[in-house]
Amino acid sequence: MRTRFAPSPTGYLHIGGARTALFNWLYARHYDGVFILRIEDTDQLRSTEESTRAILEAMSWLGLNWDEGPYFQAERLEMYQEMTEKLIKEGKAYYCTCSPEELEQKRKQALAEGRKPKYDGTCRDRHLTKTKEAVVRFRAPEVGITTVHDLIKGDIVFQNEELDDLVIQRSDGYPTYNFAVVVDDALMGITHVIRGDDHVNNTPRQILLYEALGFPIPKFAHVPMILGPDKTRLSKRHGATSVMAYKEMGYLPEALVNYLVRLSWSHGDQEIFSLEELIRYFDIDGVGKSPAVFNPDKLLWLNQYYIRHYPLEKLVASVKPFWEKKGYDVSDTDYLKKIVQDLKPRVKTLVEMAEQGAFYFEEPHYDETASTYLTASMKPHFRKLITRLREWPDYTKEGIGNFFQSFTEETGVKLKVIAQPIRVALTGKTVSPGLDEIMLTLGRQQVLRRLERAENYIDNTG
RNA sequence: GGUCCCAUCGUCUAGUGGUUAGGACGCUGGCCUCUCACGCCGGAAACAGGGGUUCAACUCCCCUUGGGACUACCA
Repeated sequence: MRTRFAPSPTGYLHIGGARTALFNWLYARHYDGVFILRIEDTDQLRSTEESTRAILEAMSWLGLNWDEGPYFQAERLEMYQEMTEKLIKEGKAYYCTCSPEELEQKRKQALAEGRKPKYDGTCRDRHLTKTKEAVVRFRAPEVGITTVHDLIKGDIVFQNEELDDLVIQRSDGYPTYNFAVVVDDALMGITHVIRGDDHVNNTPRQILLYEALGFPIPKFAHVPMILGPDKTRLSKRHGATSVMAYKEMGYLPEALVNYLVRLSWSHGDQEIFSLEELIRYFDIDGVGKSPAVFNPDKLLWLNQYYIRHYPLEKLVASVKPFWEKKGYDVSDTDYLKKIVQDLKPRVKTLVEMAEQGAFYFEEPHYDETASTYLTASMKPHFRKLITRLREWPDYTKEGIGNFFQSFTEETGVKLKVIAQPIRVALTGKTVSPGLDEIMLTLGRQQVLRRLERAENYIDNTG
């Protein structure tokens, strides 16, 4: 069992491609097969090395490791040419010298007259020989039917007369997509072609090519598209579609994988899947036929879930770069761990974590909202708090709990009254992790220092 | 225009002839509570329409409607 993911390096790995890759990867892992990565760079104009790098990076980030490749089609030109010549020799392909302009003209005219715009066969029987401008066309059958046995959609029947003589080799000597895929998939022994269903209409042509070349036909599985909220194919105008953009926005790869796998695939009512479970459960029969709308909210929910359940060390390593970027000192890993521990149940992304954790790294700035909590009436409470806290013997989570209990009992001040002002004094914000958590993480010295700062602030503004 | 695909809550989906049509996100009421989250309990929310087939259709067939993809010397 061999599957492949074959992106063209004309941009970043996008959400749709990632899911296709994921399905291929999971299928191969499930059946203990081989997953191959092939870069389809036959379009010299649009392909870039930069894109190839970006795609490989995104694959790695998602954890989709490949067993073979990456193969590059641009390095396999002789193979395609060899196959092309074989077809010509056998009369199954021919040279065509129709110019792109002519063809475009005919296409427009056909469309205007309400006819189907297909190649009219001008060069089909001219027995031309190779010239500089010539392309090679496949001599497609004009009658009969071609059936695609799709693992997801069932049998799809095409009338061969609908298909025309497609170009298999361009004038620059490069193969076209439909030809290169067939040659590669056949030569690489791909047994299952799992791809987006935007390829269904290409499939009969490819099957014809397999037959002409004498290759066995693989199994096809056409996965429904991922759509934007407006139900059109997901694209940049719907927001972030690049996999790496999600990394930058603070998403965990496991969350994205879990989200993507559930688009058009399901396993009963289960929503959360570990990688092991995915490999165990994934199969084509769980894949649905209808397209799926990309829902950022659900991805966010999953991300939050994964943040909450991530191993602490891994989570620290994941947020660290975000704090580093903000210029904070991230050298104390133990401190980082404590911060992450405080923050992890209350954020949806790593970016949020980085932002909400800012006060752990720099002393708070008291803004206008803060000032409504740091009022003169709080001053005596702060004073007592500072004095008592300085001498409180047990500075642990439990000890801090006891501290507040005894403090409120002895002073008669309700915790509810002083909690927010303390929070604001320590963090500059009205929203933060629990008081005991931040106090413990910040440490007694820092807490006392910030309480004093708040006191001064009250003095200076009151 | 032609070819092909698709159709259960707003969204992701379960369902495979007989169910009070289930779960999840989001929304929402409540509980918990030092804020925010988390967690827990509850709620609103769907079988596109019309014909068949059948004792019985969300489930099978056909049509309509709606949506999508493809229609290149792009992939």
